[in-house]
Amino acid sequence: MEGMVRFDEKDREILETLRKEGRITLTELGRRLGLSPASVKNRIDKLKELGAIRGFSAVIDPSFLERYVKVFMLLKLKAEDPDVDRVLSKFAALDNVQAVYRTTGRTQVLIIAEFEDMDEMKRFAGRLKGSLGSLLEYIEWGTIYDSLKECWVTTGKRGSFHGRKGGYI
Amino acid sequence: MEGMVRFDEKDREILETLRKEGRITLTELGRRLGLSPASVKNRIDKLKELGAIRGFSAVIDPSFLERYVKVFMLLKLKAEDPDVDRVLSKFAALDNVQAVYRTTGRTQVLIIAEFEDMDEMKRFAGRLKGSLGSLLEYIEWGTIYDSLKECWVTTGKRGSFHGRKGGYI
DNA sequence: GCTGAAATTCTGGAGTG
DNA sequence: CACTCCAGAATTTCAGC
Repeated sequence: MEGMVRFDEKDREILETLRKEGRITLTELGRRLGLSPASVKNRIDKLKELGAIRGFSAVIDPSFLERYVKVFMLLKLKAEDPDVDRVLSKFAALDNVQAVYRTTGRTQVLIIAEFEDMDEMKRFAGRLKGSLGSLLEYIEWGTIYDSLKECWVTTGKRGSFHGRKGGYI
Repeated sequence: MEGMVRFDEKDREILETLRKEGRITLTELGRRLGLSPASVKNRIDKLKELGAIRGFSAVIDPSFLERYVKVFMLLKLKAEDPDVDRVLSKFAALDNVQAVYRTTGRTQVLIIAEFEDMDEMKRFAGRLKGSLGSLLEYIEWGTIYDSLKECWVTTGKRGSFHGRKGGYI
């Protein structure tokens, strides 16, 4: 064998597998790849160092955390500014925020977050507006009432969320 | 003790922790909760049965899988129909699809997916249009060029994606 | 939910190609 | 440099309470 000079098919398989089975054992992963558990561990450590693996997560039904409102928000900015990412990082750190993406297109930010109720969502949106100030033009949003797939995990129908319509804030 | 008849604060902490540290050991989790590893395991098994835990996933930088284009798509439907979920389930099963959400608001579907290049994205969108036929009005989309947080994992800046603007298809 | 013991997995170092 | 082997450590699992 020539070793893992760069990045080979086995590394790719490790990444693909860990996405779908985040808690698979090194032994089982090694069995599938034809590698020893120690080699798999070496590769995973390397993949973390390289930044290929950012972390591990469980896919949780939010209603068990008493968060009955899941929403996506699209932020339309008036202007780009270094402050935007600074503000977004602050909100990204919140426990009820699942994802914060910077995007191209009509809007510039996509946020996915969960809330106990509509009031909490409104307060969140209010703080977002307050923090971004004149940089924000509007927030388009909608509730997420079903997840066919989430974080690479195919999820059967889950308990439905409140069926309130989205709109503009 | 009466056991885990329903769902208590420790279960909630397990779910919250597993979201952020999907590969934490039962021992460490038990240490934080003041429970034995065996108890933690029992609870996690129960939480899986209940559907609170849907699965586990690693957060991967897609560029290591040679997917250099990450996008979100918002599908505006002309009408609701049982076929919609059937078609969406088919696309949700694809390896390059991260999430498929059913939503309220101006659009009815939110998809997040990764592609090797723009051509592959276009083909995907084309198949989506073909499969949904007259049920689909339009797809609004944009590229995701930075993830401040994803699947509950705060991710530093990653390699930037192609900076092509989004639009309507 | 706990305990204790057995089975499995993980980890780090030495040796090999 | 990556791999395997191997032994010790840690974790997981399963029984009984």
